[in-house]
Amino acid sequence: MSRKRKPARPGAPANLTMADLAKLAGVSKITVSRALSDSPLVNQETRERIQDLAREQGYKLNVSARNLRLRRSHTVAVIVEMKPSNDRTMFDPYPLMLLGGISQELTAAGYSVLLTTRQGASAAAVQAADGMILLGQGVRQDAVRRFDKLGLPMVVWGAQGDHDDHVVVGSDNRQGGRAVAAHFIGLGRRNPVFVGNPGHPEIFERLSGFVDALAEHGVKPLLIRRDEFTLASGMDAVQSLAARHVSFDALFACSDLLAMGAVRALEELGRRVPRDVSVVGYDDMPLAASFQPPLSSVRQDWQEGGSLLARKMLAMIRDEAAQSEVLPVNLIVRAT
Amino acid sequence: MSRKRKPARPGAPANLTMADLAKLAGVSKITVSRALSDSPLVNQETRERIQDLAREQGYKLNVSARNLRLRRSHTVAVIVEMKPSNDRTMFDPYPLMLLGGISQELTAAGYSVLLTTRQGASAAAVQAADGMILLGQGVRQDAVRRFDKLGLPMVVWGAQGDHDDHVVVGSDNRQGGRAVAAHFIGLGRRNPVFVGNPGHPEIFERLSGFVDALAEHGVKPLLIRRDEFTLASGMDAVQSLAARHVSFDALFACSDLLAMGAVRALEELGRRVPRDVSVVGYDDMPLAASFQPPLSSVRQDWQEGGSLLARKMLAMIRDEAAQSEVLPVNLIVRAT
DNA sequence: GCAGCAAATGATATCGATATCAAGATATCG
DNA sequence: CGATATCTTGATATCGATATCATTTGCTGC
Repeated sequence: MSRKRKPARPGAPANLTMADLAKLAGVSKITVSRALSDSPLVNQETRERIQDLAREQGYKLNVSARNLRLRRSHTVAVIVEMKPSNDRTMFDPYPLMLLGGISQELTAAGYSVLLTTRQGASAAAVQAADGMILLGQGVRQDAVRRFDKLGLPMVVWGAQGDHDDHVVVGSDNRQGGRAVAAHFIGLGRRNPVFVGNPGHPEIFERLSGFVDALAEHGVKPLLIRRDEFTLASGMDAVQSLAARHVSFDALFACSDLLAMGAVRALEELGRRVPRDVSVVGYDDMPLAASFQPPLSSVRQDWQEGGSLLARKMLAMIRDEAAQSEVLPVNLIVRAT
Repeated sequence: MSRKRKPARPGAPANLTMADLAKLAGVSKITVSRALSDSPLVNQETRERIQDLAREQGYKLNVSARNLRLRRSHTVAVIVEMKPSNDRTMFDPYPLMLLGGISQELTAAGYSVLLTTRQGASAAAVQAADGMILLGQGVRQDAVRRFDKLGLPMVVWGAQGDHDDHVVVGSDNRQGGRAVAAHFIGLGRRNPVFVGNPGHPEIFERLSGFVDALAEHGVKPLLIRRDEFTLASGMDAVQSLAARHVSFDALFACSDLLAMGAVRALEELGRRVPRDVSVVGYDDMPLAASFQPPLSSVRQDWQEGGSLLARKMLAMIRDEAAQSEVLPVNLIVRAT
């Protein structure tokens, strides 16, 4: 067949193949292949000559061909859970923060990040990935199992307990809860409240650490269940406490927005923060530091979390053993 | 060669190929290929038989092989700019909001999203993509040109002006500015201030629409340049205005955090919002609505923006003409 | 001078899918 | 009944890279 390779688009140059380079250089294509991958099997001089030629001809490797031959894709699928409530943005912001670390680490190792939602995860490209990283609060056992059937290396972000048979990376939510408890106890608080949704595994851990550490001092917190992570929901929580005439002197909210709402509502009720009530949030979002009053909060290291997820993934791909791991968190004490 | 195909991992099942299915079904592999792609060329009965067989055997298509044969990857690279300041999170939150729409739209069309940073964009996998979507505030002409050399279809998110020879999708920042101007004029404000960094193309557009619309009423705003998008920076802007004894009765900040900081600083200075000064922010972040007082803001539709980027991309991949397009924004008037 | 070895290169098969062209089977028509 | 059209299936080549095994050349040592 003598027909010219047709470019993908009219403007684009027809792609050179290794065979073309080989002809130009007067060698065989396998030599080109070796030269371009810096193999010591080819003479250094030849190697450089071919590399220069490739550069000046604008040669681009055909990744599909290489992947086919090598039976791997050098790609990791990152599967993000959609929030149940679809009306707002598709993504939760926090799982996405992990993407930074993931992307950096994988890119450095020569891997690419294929981003999908749970819905899209059945797509062919995901099955072609060398591994999967699952992100997002709602990662439940059943979903995980479904993905596990794909038979790919898999790492999950989240709370430990639920997924015993998988590699899980997550912040030490339990430690976060304990740290806040210690902080409250240190301040002499005896009637703390926890605001959040313990149905969520990670938040359950926070609560659980909080409760355990308090129990060591004979203190038992009150749980106010709130499912939303909004400022309004935080205000509402405090208002409902007030309406029930509950007395409390400390409040631990499982998100900064909840905490901020709580602070606002407390102010409206004429209660001073932190004089009357100590408040601690979670996540230490950028706004927390410049909130008035500056909000105390538990900080998770998303960047490091993402890196760690990626490193576990790479280890599994290389058939090395990988253990679940928990990342320390920091209680940042500010004005509240 | 009679050696068994070795599975990627010990636990994983060896992958079936079309040839294996063909043998099982007693047909040729091309028939399997046709059956699985619902080709009308094969007898309906045969087709269903093969599809059932594939399902029950857990057959998975080898995407690399298909991509190689078809000379396309069904993948779109999304290239996110890193913030110059690397110390915090890698990503700006806002470009990421576009990912929702992009991902939904592309997934629905059978494409995957390959996420990279500018640094990682030279990786082989990006070159294998069928197209590129560039996101991020700092998308400058030189960077764009560099990517353009890859010869792939490309769509850029951002301000129009700068990139005449590319398909650009973005919010109508100019309209946003005009809308705020009209709002201020309607309230009888005559001494407005703009806070932001007009060195950024999108913000320049906001300022420019703002200035133009005000000029029609003989009003000329004061520009306070602030590069950061933080609450502290917004407070600082107002404080510096106060220190210079500038009188103003309206403030348009190019981000919600700046606007919130401004409101706080105004309160501290004893000036009432909105009685003494009207304030409008930009982006309408979730917090804006529950801010005290609820913040007026200009809302961009990120979801739709992402969808549109993706649709343009798909059109270009199909060799259809694609035009730059500008999305309307909405001024949400609340208490400020 | 020749066995033996290392260095450099190449011929061929292969990864798993699909396009092309050919061909057998069946149906339709005059 | 033979010719033509239609339906269904298959043999083969191909996409572009790399692994394997073979081959050539030059060199060392005895």
